[in-house]
Amino acid sequence: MDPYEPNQIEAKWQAHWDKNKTFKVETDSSKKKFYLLEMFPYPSGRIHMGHVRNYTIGDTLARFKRMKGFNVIHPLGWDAFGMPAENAAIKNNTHPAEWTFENIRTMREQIKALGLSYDWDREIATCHPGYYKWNQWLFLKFLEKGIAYRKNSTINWCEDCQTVLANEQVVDGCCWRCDNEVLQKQQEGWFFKITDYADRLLEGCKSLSGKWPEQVLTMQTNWIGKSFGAEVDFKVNGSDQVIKVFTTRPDTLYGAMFMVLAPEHPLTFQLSRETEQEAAVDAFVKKVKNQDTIARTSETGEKEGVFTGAYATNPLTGESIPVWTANFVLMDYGTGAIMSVPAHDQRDLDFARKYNLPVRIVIQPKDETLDADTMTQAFSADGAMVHSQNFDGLIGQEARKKVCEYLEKEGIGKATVNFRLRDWGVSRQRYWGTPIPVVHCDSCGIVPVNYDQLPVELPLDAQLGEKGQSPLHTLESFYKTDCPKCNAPARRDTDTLDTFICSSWYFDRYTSPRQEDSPFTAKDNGYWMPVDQYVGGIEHAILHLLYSRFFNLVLNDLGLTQAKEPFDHLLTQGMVIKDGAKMSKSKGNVVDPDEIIKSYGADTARIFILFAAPPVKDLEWSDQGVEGCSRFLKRVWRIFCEFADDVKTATPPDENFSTSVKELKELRRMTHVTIRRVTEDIEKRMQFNTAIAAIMEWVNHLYHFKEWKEKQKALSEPVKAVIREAMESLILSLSPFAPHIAQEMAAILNFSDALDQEKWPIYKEELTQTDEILIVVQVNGKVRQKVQVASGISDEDLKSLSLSDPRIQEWTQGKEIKKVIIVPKKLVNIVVK
RNA sequence: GCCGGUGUGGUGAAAUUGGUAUACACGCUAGUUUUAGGAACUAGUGCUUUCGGGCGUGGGGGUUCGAGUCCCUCCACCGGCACCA
Repeated sequence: MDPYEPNQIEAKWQAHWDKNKTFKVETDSSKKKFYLLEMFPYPSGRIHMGHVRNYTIGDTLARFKRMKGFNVIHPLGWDAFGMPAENAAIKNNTHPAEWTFENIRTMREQIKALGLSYDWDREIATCHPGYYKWNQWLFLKFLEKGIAYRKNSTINWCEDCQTVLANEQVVDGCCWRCDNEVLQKQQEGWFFKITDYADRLLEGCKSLSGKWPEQVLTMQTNWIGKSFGAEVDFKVNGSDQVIKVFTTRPDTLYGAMFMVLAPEHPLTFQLSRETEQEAAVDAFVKKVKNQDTIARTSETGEKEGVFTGAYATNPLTGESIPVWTANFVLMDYGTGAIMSVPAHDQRDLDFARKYNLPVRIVIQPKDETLDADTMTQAFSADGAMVHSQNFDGLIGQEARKKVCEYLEKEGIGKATVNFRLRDWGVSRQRYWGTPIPVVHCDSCGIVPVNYDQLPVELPLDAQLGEKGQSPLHTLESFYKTDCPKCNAPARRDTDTLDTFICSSWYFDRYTSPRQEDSPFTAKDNGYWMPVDQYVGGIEHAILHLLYSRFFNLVLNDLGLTQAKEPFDHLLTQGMVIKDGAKMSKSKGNVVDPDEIIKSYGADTARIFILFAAPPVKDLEWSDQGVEGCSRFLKRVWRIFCEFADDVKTATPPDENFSTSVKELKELRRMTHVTIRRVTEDIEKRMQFNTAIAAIMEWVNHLYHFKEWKEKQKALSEPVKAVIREAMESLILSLSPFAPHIAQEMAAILNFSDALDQEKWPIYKEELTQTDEILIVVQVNGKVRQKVQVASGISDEDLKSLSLSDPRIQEWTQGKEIKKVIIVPKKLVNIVVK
């Protein structure tokens, strides 16, 4: 018997797969397709355990689906633009391109060493002109459709990264990448109108329910933040200006005692001119602008404001109310102005108390009386309207509807919806990204580059600035061009596109990865899309997954794609942790995948990662656990070698096979039960840990069977047939998890040289049955006896058998039997008193 | 504060439809084998016990013949959102 030598076996089969392009697939409408995708990696240098987990989960599913007869597309590529390349280039005095391609080479080798079943002919790198050309092409389409537009606005600026960030990329007021504080700046740039798609993105969330993790859908729903309410116009006294506010509580309109404008609101400046408040307002606005973002937007931040000197009229009461400006009102939500109803909104109440503004109760709670003079907690739940003239008595939804109808009739407002979602800012003042394909012309303005001039290539001879400033802004050979319209000298846009654009449609490109005249063909895309199963980390719950859904909708509208959603099913895997913390260099708890593969082999690494925890949960790394999985594969190998010679020429039992030998029946039962368990665990539950546990139990059983086998003088044909069936099934059911060892065993048995083309084993229901079953007998819900009975036993027989059991009688003696509950094939519960 | 998730042996975890709680693995204990160590194999391993049993899934309560699973309530931890009008 040869010892199990994973490194040798794995290198052999990996070379075989590579050479034969085993996992290459083609569009073929006669076959059922399955698109399995893992989130493509950023080529940061070396793979880490998070990658290993991600790809192992995906690969297991891909291999399983292939054996289930699907035409499985399983591609991999590189999210290759982005800042780390620039930082590393400055640090190591190299070029981002060189650094990136070197990393790709390293990581590709590491990934191949895991034995992942990728179609490498579809590999893409987003920094390749063949890819980013289509980013530019799509940008121009977006521009034509009015989805890409330019505006001057307050943007998030990261000083450290020297670039603008999208709202989604600001986490707790800090940069998502470098954790530095984000500043607010006025700057012009390109935006994508994702807000136009807010409703459709929201509807999509509903359709994905049950197929995506609820958590992700909730996060996206909250991020989009749709709220229903009303827009109401308040006339400014002594002026024809109108302050428009958004409120979700039009039923509290009679309680609006003052108004508050955002400091950035144009009326804040205008209304305070030539009043005694002018100087105070200017000072306040200046102060707020200098306040940092975190303090400004945190709930604990002190609410501060000043009176603008102006008054407006409450359109329903006709009263004059003061107009204030305050730091807690944000310019980019709603209209940048609010009506304040202190009795029914906590912020307004806090503010009113601080500045001695009046409070009026206009909503009456059911079983509570409110006192406007002393209340410290605003009543913000629904209740009956009071002090509201004709509306008195109306409650909640109904009340809001009636008020809106009235506002509309009077022409002073209307029911409306408002979103929290902002448009996506896509300009980046960086070098290592997709050049934006437009030209700025003094006479023609913004002019798109002609399609036949694409790609606008990123110059590779650029010298990076010391502090990371993009060289494009000063590189004459790049920016100097002629206007495509009037031919006058003009300047290219020197910003690059947010790298999230690359990842928003890369899954579409995989369907036609080398297409030269379009981003992808309708035929390929129509066949392969949507992605049937997407696997990745939850950290992209909003960013990448929302952007991709948005892109897909725009591509739908452009007639380029058909799939309503890009990712039909999503699995978000948990983190890999060690000693209770996420693996990180700073914590010194990193386990290098290469070393694990070197000492145990890829199959062991794969089995451990799948066995230690279900995919959605965090996985605690354990060296002893790895050791255990290695032991398991050695056990598999040994028991296989034990039987291999006996069954090299045998064939599994046919339809007419039957045996009365107990051990053979039991082995067949184990075989078929295990196939059922493994199939259902993968297919229905995506729980690989229990699937592997089932195989382990089966292997343990094979060791018991071996003891029986060794006692036989010679092996009869039926014995060989049953063992052969077990060995073939073991190979097949193990192959998605540990493909190399499975393939090696298959070859030794002359069973198969290409397990990916073999059919997944099918269990026979009748073979999973036992002749005898174990019945639990309870008295008053407590287990008192266990009995072996024939599996066909009738309820009546089971009942009398249980009642006459001596041990049961000890518990029922002298007691009245109230009821006997029988759960077929499982349990009897005797209720006594 | 709001929303979501999690809580089961010494450890990672099972329990799929309300029906034997702790499968599988790690660790530990003992045995076989071995010059020894390691490896391998076998058996055992929730707590407690007067050996009948009793207790046990974060705490308390409820529904039920029967609850890890359903309901209420509280606690702890994790994640998301957080002045969003």
